[in-house]
Amino acid sequence: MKSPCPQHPHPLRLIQQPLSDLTEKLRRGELKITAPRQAILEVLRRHASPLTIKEIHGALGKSDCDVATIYRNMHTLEGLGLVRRHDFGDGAARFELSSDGDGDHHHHHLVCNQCSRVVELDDCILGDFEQLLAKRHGFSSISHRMEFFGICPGCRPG
Amino acid sequence: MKSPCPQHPHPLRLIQQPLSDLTEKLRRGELKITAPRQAILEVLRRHASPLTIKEIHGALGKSDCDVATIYRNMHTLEGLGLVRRHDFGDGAARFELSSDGDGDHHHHHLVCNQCSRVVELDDCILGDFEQLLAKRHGFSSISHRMEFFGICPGCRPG
DNA sequence: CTCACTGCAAACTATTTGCAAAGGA
DNA sequence: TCCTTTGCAAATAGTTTGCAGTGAG
Repeated sequence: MKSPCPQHPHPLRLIQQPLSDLTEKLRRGELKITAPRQAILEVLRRHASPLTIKEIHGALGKSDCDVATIYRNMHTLEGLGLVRRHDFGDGAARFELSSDGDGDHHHHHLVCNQCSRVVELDDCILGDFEQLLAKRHGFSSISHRMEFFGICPGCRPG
Repeated sequence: MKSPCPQHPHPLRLIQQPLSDLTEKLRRGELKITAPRQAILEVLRRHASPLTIKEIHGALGKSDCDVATIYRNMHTLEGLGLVRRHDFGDGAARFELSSDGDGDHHHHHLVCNQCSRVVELDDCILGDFEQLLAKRHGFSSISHRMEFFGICPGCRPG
């Protein structure tokens, strides 16, 4: 329903692709180090939890860069594996720097429904379960999307 | 970021509430059985996997009911626990009839990235993990959102 | 000098909402 | 009759895109 753009396919699809296009471009030096790009990465580097486009834009000098540029760069950076996209279900995508160039060391979050505080959860326990699903249903290249929600200690009534 | 409407709060919040308002209204007979409402439920009853608003609207007589009405009813029905909302990450919410009035017997999906075929997964294995999170991070009322993606046997190359 | 990148504005999509009319109970 | 619900149209919000100008390599 989103992203009919051939250069920026649906996020779910992106994960599947071997990133061939973009990493190759990066290698060939066809990707440029621009001011907005550096600024965006700097903002992400300064924050522990995922940020929305709006938050990133706010954290920049407001004049430093247009939102459209941020959107385009998030697609690019996500494709390069430098950034991960998360969905907290409130309609705004959130982005976070990948810990490393580590290909598969993703993690999930525990979000407070009241104050939106975010706890970064270390590792993911779903690897084995994905294997099981693959075997049981004949699917390959299985990935998942998962986040947790609740009321944090600070917001708990009583 | 969404739903500032007091009567139709953010989906994530809805899950938390004891549904007090709506179930009470239902009990008091303050909710009415209307044609659009019945038609929508009938459509959902006929389908095994979650449908988008657009799909529901298409499955109706197109003239049977306005999209706005479907949106409003999905909020209401979700609040009543008759319908569950799912998010496949493509920007369109999907809705499915709850198996029963069973309060907590939710389930997840395995979606083909190619053909969008959906496999309904039986049960959820995250109960214990939520307990662990609650204990470890002091959160209460923990819930989660989770879906799986991959390439189904029919779409696998080779 | 070239081609990737950006800003700006317009377009799109999903979703929400105000209001007056319609219809269950 | 009364109050919920609906249709319609307009408003939001997040995101995408076309195009002409800018800038990195």
